[in-house]
This record gives sequence, C-alpha cells and structure tokens, in this order.
Amino acid sequence: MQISDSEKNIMDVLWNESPQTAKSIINNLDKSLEWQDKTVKTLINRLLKKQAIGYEKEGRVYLYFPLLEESDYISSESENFLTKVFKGKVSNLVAAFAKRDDLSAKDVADLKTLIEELENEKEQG
Amino acid sequence: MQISDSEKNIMDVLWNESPQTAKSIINNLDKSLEWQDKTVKTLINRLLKKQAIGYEKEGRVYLYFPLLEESDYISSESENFLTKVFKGKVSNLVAAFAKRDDLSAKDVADLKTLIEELENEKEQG
DNA sequence: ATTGAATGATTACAGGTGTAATACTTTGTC
DNA sequence: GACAAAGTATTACACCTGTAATCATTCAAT
Repeated sequence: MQISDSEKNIMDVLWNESPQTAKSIINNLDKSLEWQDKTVKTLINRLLKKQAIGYEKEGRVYLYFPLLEESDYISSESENFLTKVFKGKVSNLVAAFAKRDDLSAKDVADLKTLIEELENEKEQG
Repeated sequence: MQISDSEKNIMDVLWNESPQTAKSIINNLDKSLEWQDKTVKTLINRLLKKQAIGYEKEGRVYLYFPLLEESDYISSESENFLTKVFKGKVSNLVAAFAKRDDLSAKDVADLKTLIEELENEKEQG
C-alpha cells in the first residue's frame, strides 16, 4: 500500500492520537500546511479507499483511526528506500548518513551506543 | 530535480559508465527490467528534459552522460527520506535500521567502525 | 415542514509516472 | 536517387497525486 507525501500528514495526526473527527484532524495538522478543509477531506477519502485508515460513526460524525500502523509504514518505507538508493545495503546507508555534517557529537554518541547494543545482541544470539 | 523510480534505473547505468549510447544503456539495464526499447528512449528523453543527463553527438548516435552526480542524488533523496519518515532525526533512522533482523555480524562490525571514525573526526574537529 | 450549517461523497483538473506505439530523420546500400 | 535500417522525437494513455470545488445528506433550529 502506497501512502503519498500529502496523505502521510494525515496519518501523522492519527498516529499521534486516535480516533479523531475530520474537523479535529484539520486542526491538528502541521500549521505550515495551509490546506483547505476540502483538501483534507479528499486525502481522508483516499486513505479510506486504500484501507490505511478506518472509521466508526459516532452520531452524525465519523471518527477516523489508523489501520496501517506507523511501525509498518516506517519499515516498508525504509525497505523501499534502502533498496532504491543503497542497493539494499545498510552499511552504504549508514556511510552516507554518517557524512552529514550536521551530526552533533551527541548524535554520534547515540549511534555508538546503538551499535554496541546491536553487537551484544548478535553475540548472545 | 525529481528523478522517478524508473528513471533512476537509467541513471544507475550511466553512473556506472559514461558516456553511452542508447543501445548500450538498454543492454546494460538490470536484466529483471523487461522494458521495450521505446520505454527506455522515453525515460532518456525525460531525463534530458530535466537536465539530469546530457549528450554529445558522435556521428549519427548520441552519447549520453550524467549531469546529476550520484552523490548529489543520494544526498537529496536521503534528506527527503529522513525528513519525511524520521522527522529529520538521524538517530531515529539508525534506530529503525538497527532493528532489521537481517543485519549480519559483519554489518554490525562495519557500522561500529564507521561510528568510531566519526567520533575521531568530531574530536579532532 | 423549511432552512441552514455541518459533514461526507462525488467530481475536477493539471502535472507526473509507467509503459509504450507511431512518426520523423539520417545515412548506408543497391 | 529510393529504400531499408537505425536512431531520435513526438504522441498516447491510464493511473496517481496535489489541490481543490461542487453536490448531497442530515441534524438542529425556527
């Protein structure tokens, strides 16, 4: 299931809190998105059609909630990206990101910790 | 400049070796892509229009070469991905990739080496 | 019962993408 | 000089996406 960039903004709102009405989604969207209500409705409908979200009727309004879990979305996007840009090799990816010059010392320390945890896991199977 | 997934296959061939004729590009494309010649021509033309590639005439044929560098493509795709999926935080990204269960012991060792190099760079700043 | 506000459903429309087919141009060969 | 082959350019077409506007329904108030 493909979620477009625009649709992802709706998912973010619902992953953060659900269920929510359309009105509430509109209010909780990132303020930098100056979308018309109608645009948001369209995106909600597309997500329904894709079964990325569902709804239940509460009186006259619909309460929307995610069907696609954020962790699944992240996994699948990551996999696609890794395959497409880095030939599927995690080491290529890390090498590229490590070169970014905006990594703080703390970032590096965090990464090191992560890797060490990984090492331990592998040792202990 | 946006390079679509299909177009990326052409770029891969040219990044690997250039300049090349259209015919040569067709032959060097990943075998799993069973594209008609005409499809490849279309993609080449779209890339020309986007100025992702250029050409020089050699007699009757065109020799194509990349204008967009692979490293720039990787940087920009990585940046987009990081922003879209991981709210721009490298640590989120690494945490997600570290969870993949297909990382080999060697992958982990490579990562560790990378991170240590990073640490040294930061220290010597 | 009628009207209006709120909400959801349907339709719109241009640009990008995947995947080609058809048209045009150049040149080597008879 | 006409024709075939090879190469490039133009056109095609359906689906997705970004971004909305219009249509339809329903509940609430008069």
